[in-house]
Amino acid sequence: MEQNYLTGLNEPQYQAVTTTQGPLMVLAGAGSGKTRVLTMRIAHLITQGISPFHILALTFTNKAAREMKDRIARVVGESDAKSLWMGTFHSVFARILRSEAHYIGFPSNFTIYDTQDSLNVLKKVVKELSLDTDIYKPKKVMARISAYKNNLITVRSYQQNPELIEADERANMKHMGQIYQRYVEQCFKNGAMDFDDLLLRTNEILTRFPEVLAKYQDRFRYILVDEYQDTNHSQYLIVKALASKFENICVVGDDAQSIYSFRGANIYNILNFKKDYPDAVTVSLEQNYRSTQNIVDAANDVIARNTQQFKKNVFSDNEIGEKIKVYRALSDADEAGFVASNIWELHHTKQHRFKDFAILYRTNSQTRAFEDALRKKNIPYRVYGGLSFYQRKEVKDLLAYLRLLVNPNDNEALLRIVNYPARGIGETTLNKLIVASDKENIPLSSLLSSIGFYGKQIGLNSGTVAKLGDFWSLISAFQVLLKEADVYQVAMEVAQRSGLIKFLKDDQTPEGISRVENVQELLNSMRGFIEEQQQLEDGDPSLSNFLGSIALTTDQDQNKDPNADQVSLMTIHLSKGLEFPVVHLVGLEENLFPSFMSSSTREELEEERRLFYVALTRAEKQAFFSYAISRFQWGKITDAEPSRFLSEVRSDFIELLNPARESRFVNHSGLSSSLFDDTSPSVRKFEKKPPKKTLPSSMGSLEPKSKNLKPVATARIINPSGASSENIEVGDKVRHDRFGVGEVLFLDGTDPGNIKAKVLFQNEGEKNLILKFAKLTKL
DNA sequence: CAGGTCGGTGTTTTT
DNA sequence: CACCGACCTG
Repeated sequence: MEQNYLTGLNEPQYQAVTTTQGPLMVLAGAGSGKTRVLTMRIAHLITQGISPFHILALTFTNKAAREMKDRIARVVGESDAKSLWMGTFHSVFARILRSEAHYIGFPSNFTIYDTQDSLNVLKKVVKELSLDTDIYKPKKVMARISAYKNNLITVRSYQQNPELIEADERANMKHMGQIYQRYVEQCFKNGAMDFDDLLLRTNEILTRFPEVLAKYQDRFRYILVDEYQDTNHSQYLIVKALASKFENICVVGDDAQSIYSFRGANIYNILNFKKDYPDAVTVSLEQNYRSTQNIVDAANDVIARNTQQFKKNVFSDNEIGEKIKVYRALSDADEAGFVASNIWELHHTKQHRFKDFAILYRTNSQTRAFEDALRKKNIPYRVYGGLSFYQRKEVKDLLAYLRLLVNPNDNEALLRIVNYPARGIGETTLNKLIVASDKENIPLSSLLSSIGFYGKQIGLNSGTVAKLGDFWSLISAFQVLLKEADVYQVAMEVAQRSGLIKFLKDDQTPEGISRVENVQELLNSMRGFIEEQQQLEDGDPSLSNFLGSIALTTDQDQNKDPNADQVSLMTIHLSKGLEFPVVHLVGLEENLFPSFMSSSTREELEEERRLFYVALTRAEKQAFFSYAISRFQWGKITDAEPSRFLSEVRSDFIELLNPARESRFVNHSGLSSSLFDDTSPSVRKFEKKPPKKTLPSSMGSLEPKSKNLKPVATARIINPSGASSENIEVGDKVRHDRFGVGEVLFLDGTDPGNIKAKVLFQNEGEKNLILKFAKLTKL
């Protein structure tokens, strides 16, 4: 047990931990020991005699909750820590809804729809209402509905709100109300809640049933909310309602790190906390213990350009540290090659473990190039996020069977698997069933269970009736099995007897084999789940609980081999709250970061800038920036310009690894103290200038003469092994077309197509070259 | 009805 | 490029 948990806290940290009564806002700058404060605060509450039963802590990921719980357990002991309620908003309130959903007519076994499920429902609704699918694109419709829900606009309040209706009419979507209504009806009928419902329905119950509110108010006497800057209105109201009795509410956050407005996060929740709780104490944690001074100062430099924020003075007393190194790549592949080589080199020379490195990017689609490059060098890595395991088709298919067992009303699940694997139940048949189900108001599952009775009326022939009957007997058999066997056994049986496994095994392509493996892994994870639940006092190894937990389990939460020595690849969003000794922030290009989707308004740009701030402040010792001047994207090679954020970092903090021609001009132009151009017009100006003879940059020879970058790609394909530079070794004297004579200092890379050379030229200094492009001649 | 192919389309971030 | 849906063929 850690007895002296209060020692070693700085002044504001101490205050944040020990101010236990009344509202408290902790403004925690990046790397200021926020997690430690939260952990110790909870430990302190328990030590002060407050029952863990009365504490609710809402964290941003379930993993964060688990880790904090472990640390708390070390201070106050296992048993006390166990009964704490900690988790994400979604998982905590999903759990509460399981016991309270009956108030609003939902079964406690309600299904949680993920985005894909919701989109499928919406597609059907739009079709059913015979609306134009070009105007009512499912994703767009979904986004609007999500926005309504996150702002607690129910179907009814929508219909009573002329402003909203008008807004949708202006957007040429006057049927939004109808769609919304139908979507909510369908979800209700299916006994399903989408992600937003978990919050909206919680609010509904707390508002409509005072006795439920009172129960949870009395239970959660001490409430802590982490990452408060990223709460949405719905979450805000839940917290406010629960806290209104005791007002022991502690919110922790950093307005400079608010990066989730696209899912309704409202930065004003934190900016206006003082208005909600005039007596609130505010504590600011400003000392950054994580990063070097250079990193902190550079990050401050950038974030200072935002207008909407609290005044803060985040500083570091750590070493000044190395400058941020910037690599200008020719292409996405070149960028990835640089990052991989760099990691390899640092791994060898500086004794960094692979897990010390993170590669952070704006979009998931950027992963591929890095995966390729890391694989080539045999560097172990793990990609976080993206398509999660549970979203894979084959996994969702098996899960759909299981969902149907738990909740027979889940039509999404039913329709997904009724004819998968194929059993001769086609579209015509299903349409007849759906029409009948709607008309007679009989659930699909009931129609199927008595298909012998209904079949004829619906107009099905006897062959079809038999097929449907067989299908339902299969499902019924599984349901019977579910009563006596455990989750794993049931799933195993389902996988086999449904024909799913056999169907998948017939496909012997690599993809097919991997699908079988994924199903196998799902089955294994169920065994793990059962064991895990058996260890818990209040464990629940039911299928229902399994399905509920995986719907809200993110990639992050799956703690497979946390000690594995792997480079982490993830989006900046997912990196929030994490830290790494060495960070590569990649793809720093206009239209990628900041995203072209978020460059039109000041608010959007400020959020992108906060995202940049989050990314940079993940780094402890060293940060690398990189960008590519061309990128393979959407099936084409696209030109790119350096991100404006690069020019927002003062030149004092950065070092260009391979200065580009642009930077020379910028430096001479005196436009900015940055090493990068400040405004896009001048970038354009430089582009028009023919770079040729006056611009001896290391990459100069590779620059295509025109804006069309295809020659680069062609060169790679035609000459993958770099024919002319094959036998070059360290120490060799070489001649380069443009730079003249030099000596090879360093070679890097095992893959012949991607070897880099550092060459010291007599007149031009050190250059980094990719051998296959550089056409060096051995002298 | 099953399964394949073709072509159009959309591309940010996630619970 | 990757995904989806419409359409075509056996």
